[in-house]
Amino acid sequence: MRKRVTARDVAEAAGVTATTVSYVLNNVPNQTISPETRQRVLQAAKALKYVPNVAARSLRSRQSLCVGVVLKKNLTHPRFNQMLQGVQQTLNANGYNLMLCGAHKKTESGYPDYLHIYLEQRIDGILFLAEENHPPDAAAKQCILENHIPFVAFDCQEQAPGYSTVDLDYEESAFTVAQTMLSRCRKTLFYVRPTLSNAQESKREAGVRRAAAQFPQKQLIVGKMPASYQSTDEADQLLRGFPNASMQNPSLRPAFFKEVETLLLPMMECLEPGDAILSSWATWTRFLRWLRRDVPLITGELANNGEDFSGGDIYARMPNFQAGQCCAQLLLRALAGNAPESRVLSIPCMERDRSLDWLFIP
Amino acid sequence: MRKRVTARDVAEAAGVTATTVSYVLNNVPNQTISPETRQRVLQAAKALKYVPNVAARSLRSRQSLCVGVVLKKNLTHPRFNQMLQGVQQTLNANGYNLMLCGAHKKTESGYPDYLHIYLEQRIDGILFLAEENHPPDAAAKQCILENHIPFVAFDCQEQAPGYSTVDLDYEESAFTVAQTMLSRCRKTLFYVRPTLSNAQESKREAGVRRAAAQFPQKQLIVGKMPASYQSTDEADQLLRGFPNASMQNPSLRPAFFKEVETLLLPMMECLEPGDAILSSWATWTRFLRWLRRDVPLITGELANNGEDFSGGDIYARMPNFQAGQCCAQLLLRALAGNAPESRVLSIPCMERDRSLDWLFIP
DNA sequence: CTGAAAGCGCTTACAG
DNA sequence: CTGAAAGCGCTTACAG
Repeated sequence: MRKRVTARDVAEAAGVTATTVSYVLNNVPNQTISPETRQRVLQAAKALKYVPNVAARSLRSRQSLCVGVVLKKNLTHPRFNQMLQGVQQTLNANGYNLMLCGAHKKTESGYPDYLHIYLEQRIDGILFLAEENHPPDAAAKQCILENHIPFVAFDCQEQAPGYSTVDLDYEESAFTVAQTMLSRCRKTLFYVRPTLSNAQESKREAGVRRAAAQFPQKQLIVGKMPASYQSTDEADQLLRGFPNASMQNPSLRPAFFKEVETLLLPMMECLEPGDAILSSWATWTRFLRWLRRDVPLITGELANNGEDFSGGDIYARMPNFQAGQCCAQLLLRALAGNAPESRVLSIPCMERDRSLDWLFIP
Repeated sequence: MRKRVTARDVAEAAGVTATTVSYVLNNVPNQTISPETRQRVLQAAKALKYVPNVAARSLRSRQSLCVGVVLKKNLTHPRFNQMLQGVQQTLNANGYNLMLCGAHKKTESGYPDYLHIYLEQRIDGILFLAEENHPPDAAAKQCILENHIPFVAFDCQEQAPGYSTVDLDYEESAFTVAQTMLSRCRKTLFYVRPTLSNAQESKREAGVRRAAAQFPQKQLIVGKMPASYQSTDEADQLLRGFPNASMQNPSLRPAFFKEVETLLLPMMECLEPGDAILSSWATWTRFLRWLRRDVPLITGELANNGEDFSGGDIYARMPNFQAGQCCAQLLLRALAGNAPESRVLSIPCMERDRSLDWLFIP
């Protein structure tokens, strides 16, 4: 193994001291270095293939040029890997590295591991992309504020939490999608939401109802997916088809679908050709459409992650990639010492690309 | 901002010295600490919420407890996010953190950034999950060997590269899938591979041909996808439906599909009911089946990532998650000082789960 | 314009 | 059983 090259070695080779090497390589402002010295240092560094030791640098400078990303959910979920892609791109372009963190409790320090890693001084800031509106808990929040940790919380729907936030405009996008569907459907819009009650689902329902209020001559029916169907990775992956081998559980399926059918089919009996089905989650579309395969219906989705082409006729496309970029930008601003900011991103309403419908063979 | 708690503070609180704190907290072997002292230190550390500074620790101990994962391709590709999931799980379970690296050239040191990050001492080892059989280049390889970098290369199909490797058994799985299809089909198996010529595609074709040799009474036809269709994220995502907003390019499609049709349809004219189509990539199945939608055909795929339920009748399921785990394990072994190892993973042959076929509405 | 010195917060022989 | 001391490789006031 080659001996590590240090700033000292570069200094010797250039006939200067380590101080000067540091000044040159870091372009320290307000330091006047003669052009010749600068050249000698740069050449020596190149010749020796000098790479500064980041541990020493962090120790002294108190920054690691690395940020942590907290993901509770599985990376195989398109929502998260699309976001991560946007985050990664933005951070790298700004000289930051990216570390993956879980959100598990650490026993040692009592803090969740993303805070532990921060307190260790391994990362300079935190991007919190958790799941379904769960902000950091009270203890974690206190730690963030006390230590002025650069922190961005995504999709947590909080008021003035003391750190930056990025949220999505669920109400408005639900309104737009529902409005479009109502304007096109015969008479009835059947909306299916999870029983699960959180801020985002409440806002969606509010948006749908606001749209329905504009069409007094039409009818809105709201159904709920049974609880066993929601919010678990397992269930989600069942329809999504993204199972790791270990997650496949075919034996669950029949009971599962039967339950949904028993619950929802009776509510769908009134649907006639030209009516519409709108579901909170894109993964439900196929199943719902299948339940009333006897009539042609318009379909819509409030949360489409671009999984495939067979989606609803109208859908709100989650701006995952852009949300990742936005989160990263706010974190960069926080790292630069700016005050917390909040952003709300809109979720664009799209129409299915019918030019590819032929791919779904009869 | 709270003042940072150091080992010194803990030492004072416990009435010992920082040395002892280090011994206790790290459970240093061959150090005899009296139980009472140990207790006092642990209590003080807990009371003060002491978290050791990882920069100082790395600087001294020369390890960061962090490894880098190199991904060239997009994280939104199921193959990579499934692998990453397996990697992450295994590494975290063993106390390592995970850093995402690109494979870009750095100008400063001249090394690709994953090596730069290693040389900075930011990571202790590297997991190289690149794309399509591209091993690290000669300069990088030399750097890896010279510095004895713990390194695992995935899917690079190299002989004795001097670091650990994990590869997939493309030949065998292609053989198995083709064999199954040949035994079931009427007379002709139409196999479509990329024109792209690399080790993995050669092995696949070899496997298919080996199977065909076992069925002298049947016929194998080999077609090639036009080059514009292959190996680019863009093209792949076109059919996959995983576009970032910026990647959608509907205007490309018509020309694209037309080209494929012109090239392949003539070769498929001989197919009759009961014959079979086998494609190297799962994303092609729909399109190929559509080209001969007039006859019922058996379909098969040599690389299915579990994208959806509408896949081929028979397919080789890429063991991405397990491959990620395997890579992580080999890296852990290398980090522990073991000699490089090589593994070849098999790609299991599966049948489509027909119990979900009803989801694809006529 | 450049260098000597201190120090970031740990760990690790070594001494007793 | 525990501590004094050195040192990992940088950066940063400060001095000249």
